[in-house]
Amino acid sequence: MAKKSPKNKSVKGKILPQSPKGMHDILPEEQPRWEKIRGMLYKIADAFNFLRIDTPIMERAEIFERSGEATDLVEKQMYFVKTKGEDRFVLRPEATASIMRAYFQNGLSKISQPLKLFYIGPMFRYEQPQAGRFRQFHQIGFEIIGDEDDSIYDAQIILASFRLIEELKIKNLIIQINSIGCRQCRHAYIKKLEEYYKNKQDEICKNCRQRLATRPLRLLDCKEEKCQPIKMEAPLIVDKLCNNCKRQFKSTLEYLDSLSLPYSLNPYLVRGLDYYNGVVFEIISEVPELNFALAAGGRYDYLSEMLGEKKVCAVGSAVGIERLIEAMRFYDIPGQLRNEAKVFLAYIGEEAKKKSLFVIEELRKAGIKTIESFIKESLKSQLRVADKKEVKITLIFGQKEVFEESVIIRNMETGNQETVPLIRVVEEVKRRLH
RNA sequence: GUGGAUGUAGCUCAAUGGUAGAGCAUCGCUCUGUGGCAGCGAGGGCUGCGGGUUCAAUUCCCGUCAUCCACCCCA
Repeated sequence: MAKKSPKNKSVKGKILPQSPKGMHDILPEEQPRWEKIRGMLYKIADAFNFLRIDTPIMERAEIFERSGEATDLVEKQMYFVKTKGEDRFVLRPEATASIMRAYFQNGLSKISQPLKLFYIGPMFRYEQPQAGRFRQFHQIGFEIIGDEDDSIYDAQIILASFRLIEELKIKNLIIQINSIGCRQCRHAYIKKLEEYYKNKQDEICKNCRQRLATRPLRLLDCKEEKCQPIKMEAPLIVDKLCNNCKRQFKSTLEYLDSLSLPYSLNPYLVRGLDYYNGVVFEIISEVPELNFALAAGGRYDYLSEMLGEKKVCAVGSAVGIERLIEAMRFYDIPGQLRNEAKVFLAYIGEEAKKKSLFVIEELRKAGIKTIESFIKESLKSQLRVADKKEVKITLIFGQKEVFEESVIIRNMETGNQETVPLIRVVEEVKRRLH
């Protein structure tokens, strides 16, 4: 995301510590887009009646280990945190498992269902940074838990995620959607897939041979050219779904149709985590420059059992905030506009400086944002700052004005100046701002 | 974990085996209580870090760290 490459600063031969690889400072100039995304999230979450939940950024490792045994995410990408005790803590690589944990721990399973939750916060994955990928990154998520496996909730999750991105004005959005079936039909399908690939081992790429051994569903992800013809002929999971899964998938698509959401069936779409089943989706902005999913999610009816609790059906999605920002930059979408100050206070001399915070306070109490530059001593340089900040009015407050208990109001456009009594400064400024 | 590119001022980027430059930005002066424009000037760099070759390295070589890109994987 950062276009520049930070340098190691040397101070007398010593290297100033840098932020960890793949973890970045979010500087003031980048904040407006973050602010816009947060604002849009709160708006969407409120409209769809999702309630906010925050979980700790650390969890016991087993929470994630149980939810994704065979995935890279838990096998090699977790940050373990060293503590004094024996506990094995990790920085969370995702939030869904944490939320399911919180759901049971806090008795949320006992209140009226389904529970619609959202979160926003940092996630941590130890991997090689690259476009749209960082070691510390931020996700927004929507989760609906305890929904009795009703596909209207799949549709609602997709809808909320889609609207969040769409209303940020990110263009060319399309929902890639697929079903990866339930335990039964997926198991049967994987067997078929393995059989199909088994006698083609010599024709496929190195990665695919590995996938065949460990995570056969991932075979469908391969982009290697020589694997494509084989992939094309491979059995598709959509053709092997059981009746229930087929019905769920069809029903979800019907909801999307009725909402006129743009989607594209992608029979090769699978998920990174083990707990997913049924409908899975990704939302992408379909341009070559944005080569990553902005949001992804699906149903996870098995997660609660993997954590050792009773079965609770659920569906959710996660949105990558840095990826949204990358897309906003690509489409030149500005961030949240700042509340720019219209008034600048310039002081001349120590006496005026001493009283200037008081004057600014009077204006602040009246809702008038006033800026200053106390570091500059000359009136000239203070006016230069005022000019650069494009304020409408500069208050000039010098020795003479302190003595007279007055202040000069300068119109920065015309250069006209008037002296008014200090006690009337708020109303005089107000009048001129309208 | 694998491969490629890159690293020089706050930013964008030049240059050269022999004392490191521009534009923008910052600050100052012209103008001692009055901005924009203009002119003039200043500050700011152990050329990412460490080592090697060399009389001499920012330049060549090696290592390392970081960034970017691709793979793996993923939001």
